[in-house]
Amino acid sequence: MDDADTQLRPLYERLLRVYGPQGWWPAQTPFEVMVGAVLTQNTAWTNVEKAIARLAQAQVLELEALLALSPQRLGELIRPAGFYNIKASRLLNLCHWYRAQGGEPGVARIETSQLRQRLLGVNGIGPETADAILLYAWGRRVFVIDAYTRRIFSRIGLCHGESAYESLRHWFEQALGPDRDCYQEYHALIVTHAKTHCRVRPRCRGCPLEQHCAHAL
DNA sequence: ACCCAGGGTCATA
DNA sequence: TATGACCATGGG
Repeated sequence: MDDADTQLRPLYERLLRVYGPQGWWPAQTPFEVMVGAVLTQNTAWTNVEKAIARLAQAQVLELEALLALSPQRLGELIRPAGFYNIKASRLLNLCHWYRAQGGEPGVARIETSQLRQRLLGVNGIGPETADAILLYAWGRRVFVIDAYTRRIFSRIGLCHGESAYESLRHWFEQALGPDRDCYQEYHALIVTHAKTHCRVRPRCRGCPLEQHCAHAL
């Protein structure tokens, strides 16, 4: 494999042609992105949608309203998303931190790598959740790595699935250059593609990336 | 009756 | 630092 970096952009163009622009993140407000990013941890998005709908119904899809809830009450509202006890406290952790930073205008003044470090300091916010929030809620130039990304690109033979999160992230960011819109679309396309053609059980027939994928051989 | 989902933390060796 | 247990619901 000669220069795997040079294939990242062409693969992006191909996914974009096949699936079209995804327009991610699926949310109405930056705050809703933050909530969704926590709720979707190791959880099917369909379940997250139910939980979000219940929060909207209860009119607590907003910082202060959500902070006013007890962990127990928040837990029952987000129950469909699973892991609801731990996620309730993670959401409250994130919200307390966010308010202490001064909310949107507060975080807007913080430089990206600094902001990322502070986010990672919140209990329950790991690298993927932090980067999803940075990229989709606050528009920062950070590439999001998830299980799908590892699966797809290691299956194609462009990376090792067990590579550290940071090294994969830097690899993508360096190969693609500083392109916020591309980061947003690319990760969305990866998720869309994985859901339809790159399941855990490999079946790559009809896959748009078939000619690249080792499982198709 | 399994397996899987847009992770992360904590205890243990 | 590197595994493993744990968190929990809902769809295939």
